[in-house]
Amino acid sequence: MTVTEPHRARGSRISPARPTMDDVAAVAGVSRGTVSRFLNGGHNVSRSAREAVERAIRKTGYVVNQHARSLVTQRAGSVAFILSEPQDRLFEDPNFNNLLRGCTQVLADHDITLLLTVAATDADRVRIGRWVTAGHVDGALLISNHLGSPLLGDLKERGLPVVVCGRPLGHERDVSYAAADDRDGARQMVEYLRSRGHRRIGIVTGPLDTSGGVDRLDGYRDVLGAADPALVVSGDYTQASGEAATAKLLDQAPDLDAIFVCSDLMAAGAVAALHRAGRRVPQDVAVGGFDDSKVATTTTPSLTTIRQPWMRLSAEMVRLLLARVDGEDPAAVLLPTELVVRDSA
Amino acid sequence: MTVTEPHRARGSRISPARPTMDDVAAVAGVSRGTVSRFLNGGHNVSRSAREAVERAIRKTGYVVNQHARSLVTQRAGSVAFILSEPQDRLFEDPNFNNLLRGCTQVLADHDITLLLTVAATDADRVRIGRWVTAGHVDGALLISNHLGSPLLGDLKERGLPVVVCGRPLGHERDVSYAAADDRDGARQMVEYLRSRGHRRIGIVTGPLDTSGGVDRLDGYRDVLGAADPALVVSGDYTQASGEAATAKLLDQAPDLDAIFVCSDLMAAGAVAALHRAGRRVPQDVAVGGFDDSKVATTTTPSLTTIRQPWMRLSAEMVRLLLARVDGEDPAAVLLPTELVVRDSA
DNA sequence: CTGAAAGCGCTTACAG
DNA sequence: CTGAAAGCGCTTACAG
Repeated sequence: MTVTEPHRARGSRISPARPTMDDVAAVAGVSRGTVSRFLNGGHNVSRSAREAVERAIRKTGYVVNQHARSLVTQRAGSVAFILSEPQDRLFEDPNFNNLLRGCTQVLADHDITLLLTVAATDADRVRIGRWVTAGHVDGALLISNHLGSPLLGDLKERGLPVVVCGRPLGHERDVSYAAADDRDGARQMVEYLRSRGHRRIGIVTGPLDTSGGVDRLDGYRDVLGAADPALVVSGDYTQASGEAATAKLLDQAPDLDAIFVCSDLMAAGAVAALHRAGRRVPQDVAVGGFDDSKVATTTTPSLTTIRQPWMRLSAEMVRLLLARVDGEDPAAVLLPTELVVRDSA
Repeated sequence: MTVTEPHRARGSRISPARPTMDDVAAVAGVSRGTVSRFLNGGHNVSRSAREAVERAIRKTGYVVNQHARSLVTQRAGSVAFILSEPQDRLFEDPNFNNLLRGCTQVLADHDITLLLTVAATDADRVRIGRWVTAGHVDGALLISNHLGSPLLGDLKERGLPVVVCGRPLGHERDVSYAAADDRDGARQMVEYLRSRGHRRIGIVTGPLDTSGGVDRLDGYRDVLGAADPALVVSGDYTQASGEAATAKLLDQAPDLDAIFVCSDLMAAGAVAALHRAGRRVPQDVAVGGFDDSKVATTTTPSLTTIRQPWMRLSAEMVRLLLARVDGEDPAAVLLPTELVVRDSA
């Protein structure tokens, strides 16, 4: 039961030769196959062998070499969470936090690690595309896909399982996605605003190269028809853009009595702009948000908004991704949204 | 020049068999070794061979299998950025954003991918410890290390190159770290407050199980001696804690005329608490922050603070980590800080 | 400059 | 239940 320890120059002087499965097998007095079977579920391993292996692992401090394992299983055991946005957005927008938390949690249940990558620049996107397709991950969760961004096409072309958060404009048929029912959520909000007696209802949309942007605008139009163009302004989901868009709206349509702002963060900016213009919320102008994120409760007044089911969205995204990894065809999941009434409308 | 395409069940029906280096070699009419040499710098590859390989790679869509490569090179080509904090902190605290941006950028220059992992719970820490030591990464940047947290010890024990951001309490001799000179920064701020005529100077410290917590308090005491204990309160770097700590300070020492708040985010909370208590900043109570993060300029009044050299810190952390990966001994880098005067003091 | 060969550390039929 | 062996896709001396 001698453990041979040949001197292996490992490219690093600092760590002593890392124990391999052969070392464990030698210490345990069994074959490498038995150690491997123990590690992979313990089927077909006798009680005595199991105990010997357990002891040997403890003694040697063995940790599996994931590269060797992945080389044969063709599985990495991790997936990428790709945020294709300027890095600041990650930190400013609480929605990403919600999604990240949900996905991490659901993946952990499958013992899969989530790797967060921020693709802020085009150079990033290239490097990440290469990295992701080099086998490092089994698939990718693509957050915040913009029409015309080449990343999705790249990943798809290279055969990497992908699921997009939100409807992937132009790829609805061949890419899996999970989305909240943005259009219906928008309808609910606008109908609610009308039911409260508002008649001049403006909208601050999201970016119109994303499904959240176009679908919520469509929902608004479902209720109000092709409204006065002066009532429609676009933002980019940041608080600053909500503030600027609202100022513009007040300028174009000073008589408006309500605004549907397509994200809570932008709605916080809208409230600030209204205050600055001397309009009371909700007495002079009612404000409806979208997301039901943390900022909806910290804003004064608290925001009436549309709840997105973040946890379910996360769970569905993960489920769809793992299905793709297992070879299933793409699928889409649409989740209902819900009106949450607070103080702003 | 026939390329054999055996049916390989790859655990995934969706992607066609991924081309290997052998496929490229066959298409190019050279040996696998030549393809590999081309990929790794192109030394000892003739012009004609190089061109044939380039063509073959384009034709086959070849991408290196990182697991196979790492198995032989014993290098992963990526490092982990481990945030050992509740996930919300990542999103609330702009300092992490600064560090993340800096490290990503510097690593990209070395063609190394940064993998962000959030170790929010103990279960996370275990899973990440295992993942990180399974060879997925060449080393780890440990952000925000708390005294007594087992993660650092675990990683060190398993021989993973690590560099800590800030002084790793209890591990100063055997772990690399890069830190701003917290103690001197605190001294500069407190001396500045005194030079402005303030005499009852309170402090809201960071967590006292971190170097930023204890070192800044030490700097404060360097200038003021063992001040009135009623003037010393601790926070946890969140804005909410800064607000609460300040309220407590006002309660314990209503006559104070200045507060050194050990992070800008907490300082923003302090300003809010002072406003609520009817104290004007800086006329009634001057407020000094720490970090010079984004919030220092968005707070009203803007914050007089101590600038941390985030970009240099990031660069030094990466340099130290790569040195460790190359087998060098641990080293520490201390970077100077600088007073930035704005409106709050 | 080039190819043949050994080996990185695993998993998994296969035969017993 | 167990071991011997093949093979995953690369890199890198080595010999030419």
